[in-house]
Amino acid sequence: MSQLLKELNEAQQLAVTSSDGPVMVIAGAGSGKTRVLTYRVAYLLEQGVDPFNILALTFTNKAAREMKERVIGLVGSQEARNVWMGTFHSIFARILRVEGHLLGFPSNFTIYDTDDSKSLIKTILKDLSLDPKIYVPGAVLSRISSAKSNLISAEEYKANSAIEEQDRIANRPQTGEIFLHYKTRCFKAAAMDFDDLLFNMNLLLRDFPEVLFKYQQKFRYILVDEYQDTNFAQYLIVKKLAARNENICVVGDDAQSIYGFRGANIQNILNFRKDYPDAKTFKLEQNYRSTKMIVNAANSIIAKNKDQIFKEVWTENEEGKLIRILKANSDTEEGNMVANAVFETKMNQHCQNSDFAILYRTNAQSRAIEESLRRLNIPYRIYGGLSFYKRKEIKDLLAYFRLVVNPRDDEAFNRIINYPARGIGKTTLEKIELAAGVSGKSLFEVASAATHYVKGLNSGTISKIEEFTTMIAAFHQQLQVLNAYELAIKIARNSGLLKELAADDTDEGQSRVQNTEELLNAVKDFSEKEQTLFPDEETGELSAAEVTRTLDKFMQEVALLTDADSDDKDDMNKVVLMTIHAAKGLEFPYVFIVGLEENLFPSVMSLQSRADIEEERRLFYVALTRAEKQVILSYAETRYRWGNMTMNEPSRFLDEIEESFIEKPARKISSSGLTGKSGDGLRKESVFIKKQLKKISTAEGPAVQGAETPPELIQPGVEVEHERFGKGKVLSVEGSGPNMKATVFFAAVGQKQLLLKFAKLRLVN
DNA sequence: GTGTGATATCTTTTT
DNA sequence: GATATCACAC
Repeated sequence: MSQLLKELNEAQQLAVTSSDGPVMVIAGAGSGKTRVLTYRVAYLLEQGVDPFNILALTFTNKAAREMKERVIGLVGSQEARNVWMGTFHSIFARILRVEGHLLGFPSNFTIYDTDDSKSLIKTILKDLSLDPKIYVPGAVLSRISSAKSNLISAEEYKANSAIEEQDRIANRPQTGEIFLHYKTRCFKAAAMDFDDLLFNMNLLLRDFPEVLFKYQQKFRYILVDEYQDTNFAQYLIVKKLAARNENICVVGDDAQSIYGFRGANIQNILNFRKDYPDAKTFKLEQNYRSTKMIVNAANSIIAKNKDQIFKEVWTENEEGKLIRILKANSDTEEGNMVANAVFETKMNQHCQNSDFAILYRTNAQSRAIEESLRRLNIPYRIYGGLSFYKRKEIKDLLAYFRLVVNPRDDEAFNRIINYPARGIGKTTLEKIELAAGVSGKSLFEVASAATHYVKGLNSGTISKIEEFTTMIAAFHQQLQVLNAYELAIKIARNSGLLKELAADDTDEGQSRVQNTEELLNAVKDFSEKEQTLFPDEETGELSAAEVTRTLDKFMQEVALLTDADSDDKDDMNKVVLMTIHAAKGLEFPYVFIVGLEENLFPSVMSLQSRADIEEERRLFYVALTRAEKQVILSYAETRYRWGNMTMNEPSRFLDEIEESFIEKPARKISSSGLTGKSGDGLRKESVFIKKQLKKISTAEGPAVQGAETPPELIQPGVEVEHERFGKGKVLSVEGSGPNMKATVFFAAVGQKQLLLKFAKLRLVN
């Protein structure tokens, strides 16, 4: 270890070796934060601390995995595997599986994801006869979620007049009622959502002193990564667990706090020294990742924020290249410019595809970029977006697993009761729902004794329901008999799911089959993994108890996985596309940040308050500091958003970068000699171009060859041409604005109704 | 009860 | 342009 300590600078060494007492490490971007955390764990182990006494909490699975791997690299897997290292959610889920019975939860409780939660809220709205247009499920859920993040229970929420007032103003006075129902329903279904994992963990520590004591004893050393992103619920759990030994080390960077929308409270890190007056604070300010250019440009940005802990990030790295700004006139062109730049850089600098990352504010932006990369045959890989576990076919199969593991899981029941179609439709389901509400039983329970609970079913329907419930019950009985894979494959076959998927021989259908197979393979891997020794919770001792790798164990592991970054070998050398949020903690030689436009980045949603704008700015800071060698920024003056073309001004963040770090914009588009002079020229120039564009579209309009005709010019009687349907004559036009439609008679295909927004019609002479 | 097509709404960001 | 929901025909 003494050898290893040499690999650290002075501040890092101190942060690693101050093992006892509270420690806060303020780690600037690229200053070796993960390194400090991993070395600290290794150091503790070397000092003779038992791995079972160490708890290391991270935010993402990715971060947890990386930390684990690095610790293994330092001390070997023998020691490292027994350290409790994982995300807040996964660690607390693990504890709740053991202790949850105290709160009335079985150990096989289900974890609801956001979709489950939303669909549950929809059901509740139906029960309460509330309008889902007013009580938008997503909005209601986020209200409930932020209450729970702040440890406000459903009962407290309902009783709180200030909250009630807010909900009344928001025109959703019944939110408290929904919250109560939601809570009750989850409990009945033996389910917890993401926030419940934190909320219930707090209940456990608050109401059961012996449990608190036990885990205080156990976790003698606690480390928290990304402390600036903790919400109140997380903060309090950590505080309670650490209260006894106060061997707590938090690492974070207030400048990189980007999860405020999820309830993260930047004050948690700003107040650390108030919570622990004798805390030692270390600042890591030397950046080892990026060039001087990047570090300084990023500093010039973050300096605009008011709320922050003072620090000065610096680097000894080379000067580096100026930041480039690419200006495109459309999102398509932006994609092309970025793809071309990747291509050229690859040629000139002889680097790998994996040296490039393209970062954006919203997932929706990936499409244009993808198309351009494909055109140039540049392999890429997308993180997030529609991740593996969010795909329909995967969720379907998992829903079967879920119901088999926990028959009370109503959301799983709803999902699969009639998929594949087995003649149990809406009306039948409503009857079951109703009976379940009356009897207080779960849907599955009611369905299992349908004749007893549900009135007015015909015999055909009853036998269909019975067939389904006996099938699930049979699977359930084999849960502890078969290993995970044996049971999983049985479920996939006997349920008819595989047959259903195989019947679809389109490309998409085939890929669904492949995805399902991939999931089954993952179950297989899990089943065949060497028997891990499970530690005894009381003593931390490894017991060699026979643990079959059963399906419920698999579901516990898989429940909190969201990204399927299965680190495939053939996935390695690819350009990476992801949101900036997803990029946190990662680094790449070349980083593109695209879509730097007002209303996109910073997002429209953030323009209201200073605090939100500051969060967007921190997000930009995070994006910039992912880069090692060079940053390329881009924006498009027009972009398709929700089906419509929109005009955009360049982002204010472009103006905020000190000019001396920016390569002078290449002359483009405007031939009139009005290209940006300097300083705020960017903004002015774009206004000018906007005017020009407007002029062109109204004055010359339809004369532009090959271009789409503005909908206003489509009138009854005129001849038009459609991309696919060919020439035709407009019969009638109705509606206005984005809803304008036309009835057209095409020579080739006959009469069609077209939504002009999409139809791309052209006038023919 | 099922399947098809029109239609409304949608977009932050994640465990 | 995609996806959840709705209306309508079988």
